[in-house]
Amino acid sequence: MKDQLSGLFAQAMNTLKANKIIPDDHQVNLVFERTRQKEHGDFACNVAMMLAKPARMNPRKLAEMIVEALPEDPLVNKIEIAGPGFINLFLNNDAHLRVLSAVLENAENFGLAEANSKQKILVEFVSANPTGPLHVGHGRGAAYGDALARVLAAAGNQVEREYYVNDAGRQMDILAVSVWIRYLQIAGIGREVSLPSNCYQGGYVTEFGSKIFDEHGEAYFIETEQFLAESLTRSNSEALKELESLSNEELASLCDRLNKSLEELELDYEKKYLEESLDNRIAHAKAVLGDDGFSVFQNTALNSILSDIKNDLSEFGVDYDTWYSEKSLFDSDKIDRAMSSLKESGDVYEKGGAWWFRSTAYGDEKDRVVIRDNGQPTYFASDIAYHKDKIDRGFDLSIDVWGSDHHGYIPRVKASLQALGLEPEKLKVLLVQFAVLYRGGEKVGMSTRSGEFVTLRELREDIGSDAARFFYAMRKSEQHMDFDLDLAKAQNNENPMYYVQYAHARICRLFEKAQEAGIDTDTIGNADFSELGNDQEVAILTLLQRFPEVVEKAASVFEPHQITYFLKDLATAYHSYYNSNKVLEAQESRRLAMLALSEGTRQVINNGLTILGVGAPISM
RNA sequence: GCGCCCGUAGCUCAACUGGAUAGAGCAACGGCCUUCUAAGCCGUAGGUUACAGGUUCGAGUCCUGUCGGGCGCGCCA
Repeated sequence: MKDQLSGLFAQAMNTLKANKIIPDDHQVNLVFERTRQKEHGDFACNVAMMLAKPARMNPRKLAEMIVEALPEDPLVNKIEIAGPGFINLFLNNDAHLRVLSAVLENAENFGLAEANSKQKILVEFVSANPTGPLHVGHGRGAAYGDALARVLAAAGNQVEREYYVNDAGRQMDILAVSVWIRYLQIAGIGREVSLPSNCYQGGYVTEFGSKIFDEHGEAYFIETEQFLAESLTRSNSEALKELESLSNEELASLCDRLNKSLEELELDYEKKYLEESLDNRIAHAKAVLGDDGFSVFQNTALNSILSDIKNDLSEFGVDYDTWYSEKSLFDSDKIDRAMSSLKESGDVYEKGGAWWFRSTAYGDEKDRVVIRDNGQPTYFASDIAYHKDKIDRGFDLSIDVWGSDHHGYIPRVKASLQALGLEPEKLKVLLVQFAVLYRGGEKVGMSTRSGEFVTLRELREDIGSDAARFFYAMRKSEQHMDFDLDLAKAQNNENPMYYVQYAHARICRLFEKAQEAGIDTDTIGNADFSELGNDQEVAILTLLQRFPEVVEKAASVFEPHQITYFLKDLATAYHSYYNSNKVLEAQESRRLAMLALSEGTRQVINNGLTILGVGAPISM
């Protein structure tokens, strides 16, 4: 519809250009807006106001000339100039009606652009470390990422979903050590050895330890004394000693330079000490267990957690095309190659025993370490290789969905693409705020390490996948969000998903009733749509017509929540219609048309819910 | 301290990326079921869009500053 109007206005523009009313070379951006109020017609165009300046003319006067130059069109009933210079277009009833046959003909494809007609897009989302079960924060990323992928596909893009598995690096080592310590506790050292606070605390870690003990017995057991002696050789941290050796003046200047208070500084060093002793434990565990033994602990945990995550997401309706292993980046030398290439170009240099990426050359705040002085590549090094690989795989656009706490990471990743001669615009990072959970009116804490968190699985079991997905998809991703678990759990009308689903179920039931009454509902496609025309019917028809526009818009700005708001509007319009129009009591010809309108509504609700990954029940 | 995000009705959130009189839901109040599902509908009330400037025909939206909240600023991921 907008295209058609656009065509009319384009002709008018040409006429005005020919008459030298507006400059020949002036780019005209035609925008048609759905009006908010009926008095303003169906569409409004602001082109007269946009062109007032270049044409050096009063916008209302210019609007008159544009209207004058518009060719006739049978679908346009009336044109008015209003306000500061809006051109308001009133469509005739036929223009409203024709959408209905389009919905009925295209059915589940209505609103969807031609498949794979646009860009090839990779959407990477969730990508949580496989060090524990997914929690509700990941749930929002999952619901958003998948709805985004679906809406992008609906808008005609070829979309692939990917999960980046961080199966390499220090976090995996910490996981293995955590399991080993639990195993030692089970095997007999007992309470004498405690799990350090920076290890993984969740109950699942104990289960893995117990599982390994069941399968391997005491094969990986060592005595308490040996464990304590060897893993805590550095009882006093070098870092703390270093701090203590400084004079007061030096301390003060250090605080000043780092912009931190003395207390913060001490906290930093204490943390550093904890991390150092954890590194010692990792090294110790590897030495005691050997590579094979260590990997028993690591792989037992990794495989189990990963399959749990896959299963969890699948039950949530999220299925990936690719599970991309970070480890594979090492095995295929992609990291080495990316690093050498950056070394050659001078974007990676050595300083203080470590290798640094010169991200400041591309607008980042500071240079970043890619290879630590102990020879270990950082997570960032993998990420450089990973993002390069994504673009190398031929995607026009690569979307990363990240928790917003990682936003500071964006400049360096973009910088790395630039340094590698790739277009940084091909990477789009979308941020998702963590939802703040409330239960019983109180915030629910969330920390993976401490083990106090609500898992995605618990959430799904509480409120169901549909409600969780709809609820998450209802918020703009970057918006802070309060997730009231009690409210979401309560299956009442406060949950907008029920409202939308109910409209769908209502229509299904209406058709059942119609069939029970002997009405031939298969012929609705042949109904005389001109029977429709009251305000509520026009309102619904207008919404149906808007659906493809909403899909396109939502996809272009990466905002699937627009679909949820559209569905609420459509459900409202239908519920209202349903309450004041008795479909089955209408006379035959009108009844058939009303059924056609109802089916059109049902179809669009179904299509919209499908984009959100939410079911459309036929009864409730 | 610096950087990014955010601030809209009592609460939770929209507002077609600069359009006309800022909209929904909940909560409050008043109506509607012998009639296709009341998980619904209709009505009332609720606002200086945090604040102050600026840009222009026009600002919740853009620019500057202030205040308030979140996050980030590691040879962590």
